[in-house]
Amino acid sequence: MILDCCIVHYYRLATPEHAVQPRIPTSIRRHLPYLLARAYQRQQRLFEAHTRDFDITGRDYGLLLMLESNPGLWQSEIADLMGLDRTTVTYLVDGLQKRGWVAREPDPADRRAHVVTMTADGRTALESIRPAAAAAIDEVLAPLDETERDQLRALLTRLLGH
Amino acid sequence: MILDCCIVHYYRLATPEHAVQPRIPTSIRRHLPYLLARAYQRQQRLFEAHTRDFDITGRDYGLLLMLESNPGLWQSEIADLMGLDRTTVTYLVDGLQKRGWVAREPDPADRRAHVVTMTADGRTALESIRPAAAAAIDEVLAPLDETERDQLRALLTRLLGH
DNA sequence: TATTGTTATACTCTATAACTATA
DNA sequence: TATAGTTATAGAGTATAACAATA
Repeated sequence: MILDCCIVHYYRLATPEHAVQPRIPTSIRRHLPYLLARAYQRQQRLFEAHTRDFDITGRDYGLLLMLESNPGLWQSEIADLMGLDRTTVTYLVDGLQKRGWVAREPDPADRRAHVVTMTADGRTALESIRPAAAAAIDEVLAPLDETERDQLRALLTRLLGH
Repeated sequence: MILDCCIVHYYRLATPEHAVQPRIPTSIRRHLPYLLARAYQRQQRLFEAHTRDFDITGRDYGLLLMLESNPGLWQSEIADLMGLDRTTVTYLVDGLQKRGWVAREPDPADRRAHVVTMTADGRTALESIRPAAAAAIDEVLAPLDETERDQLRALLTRLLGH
């Protein structure tokens, strides 16, 4: 968990004491992998900053959104949809279940599998967190107008082949 | 370290046994935070896949690039430039030093600080890794033509306020 | 007093391997 | 045999706190 001081650290306008301010050279500053990593880092940190009062991570939130529109997913399906290992999904679902936000039930159609659904408490939690998550996203995307957001969406969608 | 099986897992066209194929709903598939996270995830995994023969992570590689064009950075400057905690930079530089790729020397102008520079071995390693890293980036960006890459660069730069 | 860096430590995330149970 | 999920375990990464050296 990244605490306040780090957010401050990250967002302060750094001005080291000594004269020569180090700069990220253009070759790196215009490097797409660098830009992508930094954008993701910023998104993660702003999400954490805005949701500090709720016991949730960005990925937990994403999983709840998946379950909201797709109730009764198998854990193996969650793994596919999120690009994660089965054991990582077990870990993730364990955490949400401990908070009482999701439930596991054996799938009657295939008793090897467990279907995961949100509980009433989970839905309540999701609703209470949604505004903070939206505020985080607003802050991340603030520099872009609607047209630019659409362009970014289109480019990333193409990049992912989705 | 993500091993081959996971790359395969991630990139195989998943077709679960049971009839109803779960889908990421449009509301999430078009969600910019989701797209950004997935693009970053893809970038990370392709970098790992292409550089498996070299003992290096994407962040190590980024730091070597920083040092290449900006030799003699302080660790605190590295922390600022990469958005990391000081202790994390100590950990990172420790790793590169153990591999003999960077050296720390006290800064004569401010003996509190250590300047970090690449060694000859570090430069050799960087050159041997560069083609694999370039191949990874090529694969990540393959779906985009030059114009689209420029657009993505411009949008992410704006997003970051750089 | 403030800053640079280190160490000790702990927690989160992620994966491997071995297992159980189902199909 | 193959798949779904769990458990035990280990490693990487990241942070906090306390500290030493220097400014």
